[in-house]
Amino acid sequence: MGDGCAMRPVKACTDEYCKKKANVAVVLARNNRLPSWDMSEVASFFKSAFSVDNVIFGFDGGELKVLLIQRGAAPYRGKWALPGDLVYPNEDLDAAAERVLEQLTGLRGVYLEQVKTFGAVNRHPLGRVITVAYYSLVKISDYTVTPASFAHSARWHAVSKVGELAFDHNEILDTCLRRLKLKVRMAPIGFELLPPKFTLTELQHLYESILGEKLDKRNFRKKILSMNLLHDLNEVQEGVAHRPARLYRFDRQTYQQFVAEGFSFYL
Amino acid sequence: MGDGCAMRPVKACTDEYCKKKANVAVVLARNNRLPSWDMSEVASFFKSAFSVDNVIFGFDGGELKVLLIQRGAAPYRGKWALPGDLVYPNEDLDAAAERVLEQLTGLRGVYLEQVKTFGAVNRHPLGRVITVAYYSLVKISDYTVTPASFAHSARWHAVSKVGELAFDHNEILDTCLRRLKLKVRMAPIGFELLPPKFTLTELQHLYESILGEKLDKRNFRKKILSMNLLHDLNEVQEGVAHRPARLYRFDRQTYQQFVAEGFSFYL
DNA sequence: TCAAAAGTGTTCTTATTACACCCATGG
DNA sequence: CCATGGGTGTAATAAGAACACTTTTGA
Repeated sequence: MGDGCAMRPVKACTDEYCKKKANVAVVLARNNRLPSWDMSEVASFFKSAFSVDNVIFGFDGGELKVLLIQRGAAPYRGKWALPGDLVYPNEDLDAAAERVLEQLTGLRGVYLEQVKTFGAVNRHPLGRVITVAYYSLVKISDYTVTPASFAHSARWHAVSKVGELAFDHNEILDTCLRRLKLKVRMAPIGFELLPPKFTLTELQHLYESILGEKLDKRNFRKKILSMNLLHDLNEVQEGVAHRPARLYRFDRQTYQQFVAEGFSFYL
Repeated sequence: MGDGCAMRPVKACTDEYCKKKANVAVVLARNNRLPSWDMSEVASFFKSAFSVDNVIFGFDGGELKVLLIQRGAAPYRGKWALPGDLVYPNEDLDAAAERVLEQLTGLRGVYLEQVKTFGAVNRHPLGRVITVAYYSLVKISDYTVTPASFAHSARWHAVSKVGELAFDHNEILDTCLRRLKLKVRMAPIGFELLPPKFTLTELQHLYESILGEKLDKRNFRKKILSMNLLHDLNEVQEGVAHRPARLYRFDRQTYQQFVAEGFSFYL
């Protein structure tokens, strides 16, 4: 899992051998001749696969979390890894990322963004696998069980406490987190991580944990409310041992309308 | 060229057939069993390839340009396309993008950034090819001839006047241009498109043509000079039929130093 | 009555915008 | 002497940063 492990180990491939092979393919490409090659010959050029890996972010207990799986097979048996899979031959790339997410969480239609493709030759010990990294944002409250899935086990980890992962997954996680930090200020995607009803303090803590910095309470509230994107529900928290906070929801419709009028979110 | 054309057409692949194949691979991945499969069986799962496509931007005559090649082979024979190639089996992804650039322009060590991977099943008429899109920024003055390369012909096109391209290359170009628009305000990469010595007006026109909007001359100069990233060469233009402008160069060292001190470029 | 988090405005500083005229040069 | 683009400053406005106390609730 996590990464395509399906190919047998690629034989050490000298530069000359591979370049020659590749050049044959290039010539083919140029001329579009399609000679009937012996499949085992061609196969070495195509002995490669692509996978998707999905950094699934959640927010709970004031902390940003990431959903990791524990590998049940070599390589990296027992290590924590990002959920991922090979892309099916008849499957669009984005669909593969959605499938990985759904198999693991049962969730569909969540926020999903492609980030970067990792294609170092030796990133996978068993062969050439390039992987396309996505991140998605889920409401942890919506996530119930791990349905019968490919994962040996799956668990939320605080992003700040993730240890050493399989493959180049630490690098992938870092890259996705950096992207999220950028994106969360440029688009109102933070709400994807919160339940439909939330307090301003929850929202602020969400931003603080993603951006990794403290924000001024009054300035934060002033700014976010001045955008008129939050609908005050005239409800308050219940069962808290202090003054209960007002509940808001993100007004998606108004946002779409503002965008159409040229507004752009910036925090 | 541009996209990998090396594979023979993939037989129409029913959902059931492919899913089954894919699931076999997934099981393999899980268990890491490596049965000795008949290569022609495995091949259908691996009948896919990855390529890189490179949006090479240049700036000349006050306009943003993109270097396109004309396809000499089907599919899309005669159409303009982005330069690209299949990735060699022993080649890192970034290296493939650098190679494509160097084969076409002879240039090395230029600014290159990965943008997005395009992986729709039917984006390539001859088979499953996912392509990783990069853009690079070159100084057109450094670009001399098209060295013996895969391209039938290559030419700079004004970005605003690019017509219909092969494959999904219009979408790739648009995506890279959008990314460039973002990035050029967040990092001092605009200079990559200018010769080492340039005038402030040239720099302003560069930004205007990338961002697609007019900027105020005085405000632009005030802002850019206040960053202290430009070194005034105490030289002026020669051979112009008007008051000659002062020449500047971008001070890369100072920039690195400022970054280390926490400065971040923003325009 | 205490603890804990909610809620609320003002001042200061900094960045952004808008705007018009004289200058140096080559033809 | 004219056409062309080069070069310059100030005032008004808007955005961002800093900052401390009162309120409401449950225990």
